[in-house]
Amino acid sequence: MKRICVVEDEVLVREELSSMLENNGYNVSVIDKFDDVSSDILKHEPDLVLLDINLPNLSGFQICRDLKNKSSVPVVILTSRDDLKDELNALELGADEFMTKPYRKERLLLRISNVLKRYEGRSNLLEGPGFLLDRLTYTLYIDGTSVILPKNQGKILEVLLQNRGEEVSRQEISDKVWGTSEFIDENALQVNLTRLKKTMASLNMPCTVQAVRGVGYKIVETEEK
Amino acid sequence: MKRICVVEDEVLVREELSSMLENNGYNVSVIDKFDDVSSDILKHEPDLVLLDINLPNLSGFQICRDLKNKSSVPVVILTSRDDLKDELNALELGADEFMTKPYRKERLLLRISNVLKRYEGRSNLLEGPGFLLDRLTYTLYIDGTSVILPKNQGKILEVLLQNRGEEVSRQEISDKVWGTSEFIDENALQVNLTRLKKTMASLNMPCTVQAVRGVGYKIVETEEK
DNA sequence: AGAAACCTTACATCAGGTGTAAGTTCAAAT
DNA sequence: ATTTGAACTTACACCTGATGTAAGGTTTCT
Repeated sequence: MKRICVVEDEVLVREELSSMLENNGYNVSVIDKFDDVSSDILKHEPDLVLLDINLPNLSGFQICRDLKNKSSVPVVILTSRDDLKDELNALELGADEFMTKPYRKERLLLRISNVLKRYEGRSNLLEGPGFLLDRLTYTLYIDGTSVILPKNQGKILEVLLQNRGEEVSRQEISDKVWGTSEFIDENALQVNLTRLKKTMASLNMPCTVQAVRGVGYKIVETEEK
Repeated sequence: MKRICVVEDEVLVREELSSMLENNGYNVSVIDKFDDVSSDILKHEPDLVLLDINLPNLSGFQICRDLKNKSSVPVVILTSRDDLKDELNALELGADEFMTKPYRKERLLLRISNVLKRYEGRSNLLEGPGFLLDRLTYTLYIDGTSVILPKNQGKILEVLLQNRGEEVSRQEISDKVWGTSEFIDENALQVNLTRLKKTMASLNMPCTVQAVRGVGYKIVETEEK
């Protein structure tokens, strides 16, 4: 059963939404404290977030941005203002749907089920600069094609992506690839890194793995025409 | 550059749409004969179809259904009536967006670019009953996880999916897997079919490969709780 | 019962991913 | 400029998993 997290400060509307969703076969969790919203939401591990824009402390837009940065959960935005600017804003932030209140029950339900359908099987896709990586199979999607990375190269790319832009130490990579218990051959890692770089280059990916002397490695975007 | 196919019978609106899209970096092709619309559309190999619902001969709904049956091209529906029924109908048919006229330029453009983004890298996904198959890597998406099929099993599943529901002869499968020129060992095919069935069963897929005595094989859905 | 279509299992082979080894290049610091 | 350790490269041997082969078993129709 799919879990939907409802983020709405008006208690009445919240309960109406909850019961409607529950009646239609969803598992609902609600947010009623509004300080660290985006983390709270993710703790529930929802399959979809139904988000009101007009909230007390934080702006709904900010929450949406946070959610999309920290995860790839789909977000449906609900608002009482019918404002084009809001809508453009929301969709640019990566929101998946935008609906104005008063909402028609059927319309909302259909859009929710549509968004969920759209995300089917996409839950394990990690987003990188200009490509997607399936965390389970290490299938790499780029430029309308797809390739399967060898397991080790996939794992390295995965750990680098999870720290997008940040340096990752050899140790961390090693742990990811072979597990923390195994003996680590510095060189084995080196060889696999070289292989990953070669693969990425041959795919014309818009980023590379860059060594940071004495520290580790990081992903950097390579801009080119 | 992405190609958009505009399907709209009113010449004025059509030209307005076309020039707007072209000004925003799309390659536009228009439909102006309305007899065998869905085939005509697909001949242009569009990345997206912008479809008016109120057309002379055929209903826009029917076209949408045809398009979705024959391909996986995204469809954005445009209509002058703001009718909930229409919208529900359209979305159930698999339309990707639904917009009412008069449309706001920015809103339409944003939705189009959103839909295109959403389809990025998905162009090679074949849809089966309850799962998706990547035609290039034979990565299989089911139940929120993914698995890589061995090449031969993938190819067999692919050719079966392309003829969803229909029987496919051994010969056709063989051609797909080994190419028409190769010598065909009946048994090799048999073994690979068995392997595919085993794989599918172990994944709890909601369908199986069924032999049709003297003819070939087909995919059938297995209904179960 | 018998034959033809279809299926199963086990095994040998082969390709591609992997770690190892041995060496080369690079870049910062003296 | 020389040195030194970090970062990289290449070649090779090994191992895993996908594949084809072979031999035999089951089903289904007459």
